[in-house]
Amino acid sequence: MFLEQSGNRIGFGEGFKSMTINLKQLSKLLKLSPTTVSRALADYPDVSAKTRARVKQMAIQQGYQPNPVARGLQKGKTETIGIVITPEQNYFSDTFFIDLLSGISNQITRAGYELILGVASDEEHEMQSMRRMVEGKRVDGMILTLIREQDPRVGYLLDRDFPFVLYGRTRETRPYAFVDMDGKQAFEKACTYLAGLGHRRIALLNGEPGFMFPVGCREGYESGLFLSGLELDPDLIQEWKHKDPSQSSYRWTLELFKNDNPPTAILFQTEAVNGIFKGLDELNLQPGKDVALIGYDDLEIARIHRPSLSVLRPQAKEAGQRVVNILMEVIKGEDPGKFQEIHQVEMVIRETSLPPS
Amino acid sequence: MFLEQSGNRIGFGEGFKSMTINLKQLSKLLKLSPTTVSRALADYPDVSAKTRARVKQMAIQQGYQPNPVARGLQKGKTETIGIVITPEQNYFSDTFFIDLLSGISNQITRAGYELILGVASDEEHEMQSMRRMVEGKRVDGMILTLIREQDPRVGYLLDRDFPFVLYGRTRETRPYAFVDMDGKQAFEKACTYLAGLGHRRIALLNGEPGFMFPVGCREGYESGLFLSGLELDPDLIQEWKHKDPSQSSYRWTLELFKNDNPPTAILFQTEAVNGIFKGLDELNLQPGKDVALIGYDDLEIARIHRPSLSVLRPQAKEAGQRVVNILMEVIKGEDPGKFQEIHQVEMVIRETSLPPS
DNA sequence: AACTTTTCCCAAAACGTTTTGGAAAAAGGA
DNA sequence: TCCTTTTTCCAAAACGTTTTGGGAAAAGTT
Repeated sequence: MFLEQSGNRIGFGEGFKSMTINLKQLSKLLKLSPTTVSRALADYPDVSAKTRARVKQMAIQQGYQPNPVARGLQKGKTETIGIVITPEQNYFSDTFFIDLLSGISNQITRAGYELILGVASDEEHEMQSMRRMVEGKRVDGMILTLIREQDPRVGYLLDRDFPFVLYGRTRETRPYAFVDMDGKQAFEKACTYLAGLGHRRIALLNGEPGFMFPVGCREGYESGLFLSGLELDPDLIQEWKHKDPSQSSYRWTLELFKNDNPPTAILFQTEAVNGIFKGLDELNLQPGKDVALIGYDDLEIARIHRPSLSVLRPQAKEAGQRVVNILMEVIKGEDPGKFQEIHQVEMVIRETSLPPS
Repeated sequence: MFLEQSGNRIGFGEGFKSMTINLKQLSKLLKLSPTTVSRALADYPDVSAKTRARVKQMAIQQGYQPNPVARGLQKGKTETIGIVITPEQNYFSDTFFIDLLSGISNQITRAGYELILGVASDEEHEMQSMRRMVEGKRVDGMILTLIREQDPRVGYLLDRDFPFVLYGRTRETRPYAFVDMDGKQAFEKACTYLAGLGHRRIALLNGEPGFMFPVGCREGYESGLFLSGLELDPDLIQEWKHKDPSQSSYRWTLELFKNDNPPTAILFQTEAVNGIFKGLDELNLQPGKDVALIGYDDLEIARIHRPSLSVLRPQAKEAGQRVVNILMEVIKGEDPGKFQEIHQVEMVIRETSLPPS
């Protein structure tokens, strides 16, 4: 510990400590001023090609890397962006989220930025963690996920004109940047597909109310029913809880088939699939055969299960990359309102989407 | 954008921008020097109780927060620690890992630090991402997970005397700090438990070779067999692949029961359970009834499945907290060799660990 | 030769803190 | 009263960059 970086130690304890060189030492080595070295490395035109080359070569040779803290202080930027996740709200442990995070991280690295991660246990800590990052000036921008219909985070960031991008949408009149999946179109597509196969009773197990995503899912579901000339039956709609997707979906599945006129197909978010499988199993109903199933999100279980699960597959990695690219623009000062993207979701037909028997 | 923080704007665009106050402005308000204000806030004894109180009150009233970048520059610390995850290496999407991350994040927040997250796609990017953080001086310490038997990251960090803590262990003679789960003890316990029930043919589906964790699991398994007077049969041992736990475990399960003398129990990491279930199902064997099962890690599927899965349950959250606490000590300059913790793993008996039929 | 322009470099200031090394004022001791 | 000690404060330096605002030398123009 106590890595002494006084700079006078060069060639002294050779190889003893990590010995990173700084700008002043580098410039001394080159017999140039720090100014010139700095500007050479930043490709300013006012340093001759010859010295620029010399500087760059020496910088590489010496393994010089500008100290991001010092640069950050001067530039008023941290080259860091923040994200807060809420694992208790499930959905997050999914491969879907990992893909999103991968896309985000890759792109951030490419931009030379770093990603600060906050892990919050609930809504309150979510806000708290975000405020810490923003007010502590630790990040240049924020990425928000798992958006609620009324999301105080959005208002907070808009109020202080802090750069951010949503993965998802919220109810807010002021313009802001977002990348969202077209859940409406996806569920509409799935619904009309099932109706096209001859299903007349299609149930929807939707995400937890309060969040924005289920709103679109429901719209798509209703629109799909309408387009197919089917009637909406409130008894066929239910929400599961984020804290416990399997348990709540399990109970509902049992409930569902007590209906005089039970469904022949179910639409849902794949996270809830274990509970549905369990419920159907208990009722001696075979997934895919007795009940058609289409889940949103292509989790591993969907591929591995026999019969394999038909799914709606959002391209999470690409979305993550877009989120970062947009955030970079917003940080640069672009108008956030210009960046509002809704991504299409593809449907993957596997074995659980047959016509009714 | 372009948050002007010149400080002359106080009371000008009132409420227009985020308007965070800095030390100089605060000291002007108090008619004190920045030195005194800084020292008052840091509870130095050379500032009188009266002014200290006055300073603190004003700081709160004005919402003053020291700029961590500037402080970092001065102190030579970033108050940030780094972690790199590798989602392709599965295991990571598990609730287990989320728990670990929660524990880490909570504790880091409590210490007033931030967590920088790198997402790497493979071993090489893992190293690269870590070097970026370390050589870029963005972090004060590193947390390493998913440790390999020969792990170049450990040598790298030891060589430059950079503070780090492993979640896991590796083969390295120099002393270093780690928190590890006692996989050996866990598998030994599970193995002797099954043997105690009367099982004589116990199979082991182990993690991918090259990583350190499976080594302990195997040792525990072998030791458990030995303690129970059972013989080791190499045909009953196999490894699954991180990239595709379900597929490889599925294939192995089918293979396993082609044996003349098939096992009556299987030990494995819970991540691989889907493949095992699928294989058993195909063979018309009932989990728990025809074959006893004990998995390592208490994932959701273990609780939700019928029959519910007996498991070994590591306390990931607690481990995460310990990792951070230890890292803080190491950063302070404590000898890393002092911190080598091996945590016990509890066994949760559910429905898949009955005597052989 | 005397100007003007262009090329190339640098000293100093700034970013917002903390630390260092006093110094003035107050209190205590003779 | 004079000296010593303690209390309380602060100016200046430092952390490692980038930016500002030139300035000297070289090249071009008349």
